[in-house]
Amino acid sequence: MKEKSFERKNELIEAALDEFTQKSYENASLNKIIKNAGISKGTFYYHFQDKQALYLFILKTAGGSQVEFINKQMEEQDLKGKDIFEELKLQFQISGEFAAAQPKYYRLITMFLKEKENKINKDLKDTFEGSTDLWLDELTKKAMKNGDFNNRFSNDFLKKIMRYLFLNYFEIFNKEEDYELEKMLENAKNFVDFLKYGFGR
Amino acid sequence: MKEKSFERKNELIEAALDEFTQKSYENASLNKIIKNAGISKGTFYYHFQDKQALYLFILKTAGGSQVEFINKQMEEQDLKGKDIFEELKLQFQISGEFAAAQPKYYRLITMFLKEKENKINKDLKDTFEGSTDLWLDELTKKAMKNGDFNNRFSNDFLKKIMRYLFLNYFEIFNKEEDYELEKMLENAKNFVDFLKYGFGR
DNA sequence: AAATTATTATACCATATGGTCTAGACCAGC
DNA sequence: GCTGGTCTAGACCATATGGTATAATAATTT
Repeated sequence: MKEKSFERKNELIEAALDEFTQKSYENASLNKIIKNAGISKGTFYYHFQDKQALYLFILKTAGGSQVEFINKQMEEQDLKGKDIFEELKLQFQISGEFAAAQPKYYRLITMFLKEKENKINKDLKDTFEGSTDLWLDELTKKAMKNGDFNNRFSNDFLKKIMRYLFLNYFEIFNKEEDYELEKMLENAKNFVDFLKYGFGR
Repeated sequence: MKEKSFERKNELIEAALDEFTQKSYENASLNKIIKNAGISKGTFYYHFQDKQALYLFILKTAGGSQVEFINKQMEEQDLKGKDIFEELKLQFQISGEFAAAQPKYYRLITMFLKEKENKINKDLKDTFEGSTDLWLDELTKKAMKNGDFNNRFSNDFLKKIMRYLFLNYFEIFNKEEDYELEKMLENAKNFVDFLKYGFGR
C-alpha cells in the first residue's frame, strides 16, 4: 500500500507542478496533468477531491517549504546592529537562494500571489499576503523607530513601494545571467543600495 | 448602412472592452461578449473575422488613443532644462491622466503587456514593448550625457530597473484611491523623487 | 420598387473542460 | 485464499468554448 501509491502521488505532484507553473490555475488543465502523470482519472480522484484540492495541496507544500527554508537560513544570521537595508539585502539573497533551490515552488508561489481572476480559496491568499504584510509592517515599523528612513515619504507610500518591490523583485532580474549566484548577490546589493539612497536617511 | 450598424458595433466594442479588461484574452468569453452586446452571433462574424480580430481591433484603438493623448500633452510641454527625473515625472503624470480619462483603454493595454501565456500576435507585443525600450534608451542616454545619474550603478542595472518600474509602475498603485487624479499626481511625484534619490546625482 | 447591406434566430460542429461511475484487475497483509 | 486498498480503462455527463451554416427578415441605398 505504500510504495506504488507513493510513486503515483509523486508523479501526480510533479506533473501538477509543471502545469501550474506554466498556466494560471484556471487555465491549467487537470486532464493534461493526469495524462502527463501517466495515471488514470480514477487514481486522481482517489487521491484528491478535485482540481482545487490538488492545487491547494501543492501550494501549501511549496509555501511550507519556503517558510522552512527562510526560517532556517535566518536563524543562522545575526541581525543585531543591522539596519533595515542590510536586513532586506539578506532577505533578498535568501529568497534568491530558495528560488534557485526550488524554482518550481518559487514560481508557483509568485504566480499564486499574482493571480487576479482567482476563484481559489481567498483565505489562503490572504494568509500568504498577510504574512508578507505582517513581516513588512514589522520591518518598516522597526526601521522608522530606528530612524533608518528619511522623512521625505509617507508611511503609506513607503510600504506600498516596499511591498511591491519585495513581491516582484525577481521579475526585474530574470535574465539568464541573473540566475548565477554571483550576479544574484550583486543584484541584491545594488538593488538594496538603490532603495537605501531612495528611502534612507 | 450607417446608424444601426454603428450602434451595433459600438455596443459590441463596449462589451468587448468590459470582458477583455476583466479576463485575460484566453479566458475572455466571446459568447459572453456577444450576449452582453445584445447582438446575434451572425452579426459578430459579419463584422469581425474571429475573436482575435476583435481583440486586436480594440487593442489598436486603445493604443492609438494612448499615443495620441500622450503626444498631444507632451507637445504642450517645454522640456528644455529639465533633467530626466522631471521628464519622467511628466510622463508618469500624463500616463496617469490618460488612465483616468480612458480607464478601460489603459487597463486593456497594461493587461496586454503583462500577458504571458499569449497566443496573440507577438509582433504587436514587440511593437508595443519596442517603442517603450526605444524611448527609455534615448532617455537614459541623454540623462547619462547630461550627468543626471550618479555613478553608483552600472548602465545595465539602471536600465533594467527603469524599464521594469516604468512598465509596471501602475501596478504598484492600483488601489481604488490611487485611481483618483489627485492621488495619481501625488504618487507620480513621490515615485520619481524616490527614483531621483536612488539614481540621481 | 429593387437591390444591397445588416441582422436575426437557430441549429450545428469539434473540441475541451472538470467531474462521475463502473467493472475489473493488481497487489499487499492477514 | 480472502479481503481491502490501490489502480486501470473507458464510457459517460453537463457545460462551455470558438466557429460555421442557413434561411428568413429587417433596414438602407440606389
